[in-house]
Amino acid sequence: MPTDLPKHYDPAAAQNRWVEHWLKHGYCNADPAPDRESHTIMIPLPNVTGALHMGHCLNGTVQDLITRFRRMQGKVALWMPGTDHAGIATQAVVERRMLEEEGLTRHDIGRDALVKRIWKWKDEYEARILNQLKQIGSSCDWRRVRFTLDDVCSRAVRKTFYRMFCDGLVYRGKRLVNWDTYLQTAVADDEVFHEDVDGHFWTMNYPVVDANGKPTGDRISFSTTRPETMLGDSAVCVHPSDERYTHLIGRLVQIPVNGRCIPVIADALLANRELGTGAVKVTPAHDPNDYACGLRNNLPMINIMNPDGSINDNGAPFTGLDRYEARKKIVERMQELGHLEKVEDRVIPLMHSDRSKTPIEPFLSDQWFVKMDTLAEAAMDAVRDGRVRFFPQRYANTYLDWLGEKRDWCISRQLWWGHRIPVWSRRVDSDGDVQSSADRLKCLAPFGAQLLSGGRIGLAEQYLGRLAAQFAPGLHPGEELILCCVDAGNADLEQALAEAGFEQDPDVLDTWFSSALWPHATLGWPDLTHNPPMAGTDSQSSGQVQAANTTGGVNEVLRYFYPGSVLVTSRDIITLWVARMVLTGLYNMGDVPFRHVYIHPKILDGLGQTMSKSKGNGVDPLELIDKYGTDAVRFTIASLAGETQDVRLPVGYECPHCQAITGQTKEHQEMRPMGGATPSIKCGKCKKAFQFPSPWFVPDEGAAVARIVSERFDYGRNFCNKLWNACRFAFMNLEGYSAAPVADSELQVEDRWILSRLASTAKDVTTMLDRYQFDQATRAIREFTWNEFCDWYLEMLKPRFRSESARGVAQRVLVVVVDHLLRLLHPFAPFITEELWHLLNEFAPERGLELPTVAVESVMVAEWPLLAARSIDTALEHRFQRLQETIVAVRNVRSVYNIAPSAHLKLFIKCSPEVATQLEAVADQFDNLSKTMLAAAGLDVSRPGGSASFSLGDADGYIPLEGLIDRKAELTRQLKEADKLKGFISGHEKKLSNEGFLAKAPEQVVNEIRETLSGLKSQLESVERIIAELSS
RNA sequence: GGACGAUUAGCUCAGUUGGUUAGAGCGCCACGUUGACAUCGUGGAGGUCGUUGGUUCGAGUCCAAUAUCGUCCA
Repeated sequence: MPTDLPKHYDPAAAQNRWVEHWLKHGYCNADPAPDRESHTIMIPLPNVTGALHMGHCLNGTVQDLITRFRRMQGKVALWMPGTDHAGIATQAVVERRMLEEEGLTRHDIGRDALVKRIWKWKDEYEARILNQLKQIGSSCDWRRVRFTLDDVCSRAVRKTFYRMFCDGLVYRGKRLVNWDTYLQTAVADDEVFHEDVDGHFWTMNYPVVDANGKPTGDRISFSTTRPETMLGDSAVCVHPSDERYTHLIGRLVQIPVNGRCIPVIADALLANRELGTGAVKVTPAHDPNDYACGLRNNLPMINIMNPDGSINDNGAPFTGLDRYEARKKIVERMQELGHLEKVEDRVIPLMHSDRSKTPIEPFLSDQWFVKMDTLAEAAMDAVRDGRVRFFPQRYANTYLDWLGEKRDWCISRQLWWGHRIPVWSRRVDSDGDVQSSADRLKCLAPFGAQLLSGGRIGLAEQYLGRLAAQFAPGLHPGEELILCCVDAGNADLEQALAEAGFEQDPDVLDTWFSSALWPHATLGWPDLTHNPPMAGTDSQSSGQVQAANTTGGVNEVLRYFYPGSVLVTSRDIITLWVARMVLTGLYNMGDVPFRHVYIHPKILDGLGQTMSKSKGNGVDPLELIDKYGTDAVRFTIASLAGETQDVRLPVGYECPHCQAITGQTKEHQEMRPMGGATPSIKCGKCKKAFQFPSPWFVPDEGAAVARIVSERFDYGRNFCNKLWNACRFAFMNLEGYSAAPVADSELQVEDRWILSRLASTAKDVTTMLDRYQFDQATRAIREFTWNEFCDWYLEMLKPRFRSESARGVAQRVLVVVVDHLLRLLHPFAPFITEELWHLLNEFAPERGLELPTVAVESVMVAEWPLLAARSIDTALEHRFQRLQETIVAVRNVRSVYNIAPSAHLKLFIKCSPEVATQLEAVADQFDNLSKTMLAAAGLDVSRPGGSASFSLGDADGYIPLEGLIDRKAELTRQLKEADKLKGFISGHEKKLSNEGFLAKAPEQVVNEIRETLSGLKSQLESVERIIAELSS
């Protein structure tokens, strides 16, 4: 007897035990098994910038749930883990910390040293992230952990770039970026913030000139906050329908400070006739809106700025001045020339770099691009023809709309952390002289370069597939570049290029370029002849790699696990990531990377903001796991994963002194160490201070630290506890259990009922999981466990366990139900089910109703329950429901009349002989479940005086309560019941008297209404009879 | 500006193809500690489904407009 089982489930012990156990037995490992179906999930690689938060926890929970479900269904289920180097984000974090702690910039320590520091950071956070994943129960194949910068992924990146280069899909071009003049790098859109600054709003004018540059006397006025950009103006723009300017469209104006002439153009998208003068100057190289206008109207893009923010040669005569100095000088000059009309003070919203806190300059620079037209079209087709399906389906729109724009993908970043662009270039003079084209190839002579038609470059045969070269326009007019792309593993060629005066591009690739390859790169592509290397099982260090298990010269892993089954992610990276994976999958593999894309909700904090690493509102799942247990967190999270709503997750700090809870506020989220002091919060109840966990800092050693709590997880914790105790009860009653077949005739009504309900539940849960409806699946299984198994079945078993003769069958059925329940619940709550499974294996190693068999060692590898449909008996369920209703009615009477639970009651039921027989068969249960003796049932039963009464559809119940009931109160109760019934009846009658309804509604619906109505009527009759008796 | 989503009980959310009396958890009220579980049990009180109009025999569910909030894209 397991009397030592604690009354409460203790999650911590189980979690440690089973993570180890699963790893030891390799249950999470997935290797190709050609006779079995594969199921592949690639983790949406978390980036190594910081620790995981609850958003990742939801993401991971869902993936693990699916993986465990499919594994139990008998598939070889691979869940591939790994992390992302996250170029700018990680470099920024490391640089910021270095500056804060040591006052050093990356230029102080140099490229190699910085990259080394970032690797160190990566190692630390990768370990932390993988540990977090393990703690939430993730059944990843940990031998296959990948990192986007590791050797395997790097080879895939290099190969893809090389292929695209050869196919003419990558090219160099200009692009307006957010330029940080202080750090001299481009920053991504999410690395900038807006801040209002005091500035000025100048109104100026340009003189209109004729074709010879002579002023016509006309002027055109405009306003600007950045007058210095006029050095790079290439047009003045008005609205096409603005009659004030119609006569000027197509004419020229002259920029007074440099004498350049530019056209007046009409562009409805840029000019706003209501705003200011209605005319605007257009500086395509220094403003995003102007840039778009420049593209639309084919305007020259004049870059007037050096990377450090000073004016370059194009800005003569202001060359060399800082942009703010130039602004002053230009305003002065315009005033001297009589073109300044007025100056206003104005607050200007200005973009700042998050990293240097200095203003951003829009800056036109050279970048690498991937041509999107054909690639995007192929990726769109994959979704349009259903090779890739979105769940919920509406997200296909996001995907198709974005790809439909076919905007070329800028893949270069001015960073040091990432995959360095494998292109070596050399500047060659270009004078447009065709004669010298061949001369310009002289530097490539060692490679046997020759000029082919169309300006292409041919190389000696031995370089085929290793080296490719092409011409590209240079940075300045009159310059040309030769670009050489080298595939991986050709260090000798790189060396030779360097010797020939070529330099490798300093930029790195966009992080998304490598993550786009994740689904096939992780499986070893482009190596088609070896399985990808695996890390040693006892070491996760990226350095230690086992020899690849070669299998007859074929990469079986790639062939078996690609394409994947489902991608699980949140909607904000459908464009950045999902679309690109499909695109590269089709390009490299000729097949989609996954069949399904399941988009789950996002986790929001208590204020409704999405959880993110940069906001400081991220909650570490381990905090909540510490308080509630992994299974509770998983179960709750899964119950919240619906199709439409995001998940709001307000959290609080549990005071370490008095356990009072302080709700988290924005202030708490933003608190950072000030002057060396770690932030703390004062408890509102006990007034003592405590520290708290935060992504920004580590609490002091030995300090009193609050726990993060969120009452939403009570749901899962309580459920786990309920399950624990239900099984505890089962184990306590398994004394003397022996496995043996159970004949149908031996089954009691409640046995057949619970088996029927179990079969339905298993079927429903399977369907819901197939459809990625995790909230519904969670509800279905909770409902079954709590409201059917615990509330009714276990209660009904109790008397049978007291009976020597009835015990055996009860035990055998109970064991089967628990067995199935644990299996159904395992994907949702892996630890508690594994714990209970092992206990069940102790008490009842052999189980089954038909042919008992020995259960498998771990529930994780048990078969997913598939109950025969014949177990589902709706007629029986219906009868059972009447029993339940009767018992509830009795309990209701007891409660209404405040009768002690221990007081025994008598029950008389007026009903048909059939119903009477059925009720008499379960008479014991009236006593068991409502302390009531079924005194009589049948047609001839009449209401004893002084009874409380109730009326069901096909039975009326009377409970004699002489002296206990207040006749008046009972009358009131029955009158109220009658009113309710009358309301329902009139509603139904109204419906049936409506000719339209009778004529147009389906017959079945009409019949249902008729049946219900007659039931309601007979119920009302009963109630009215009772009322009559009470009033007489 | 465009796309998508949300608005249902005090709170957080379900509600499948329109069809009987709109559900759950938490919270609330009353009673309860009979050996699975007080992280519990029993019973109960709470909503006319953002607003307006329409389609229909019938609308929380479909359509249109509108308000508020949110996300993504520009």
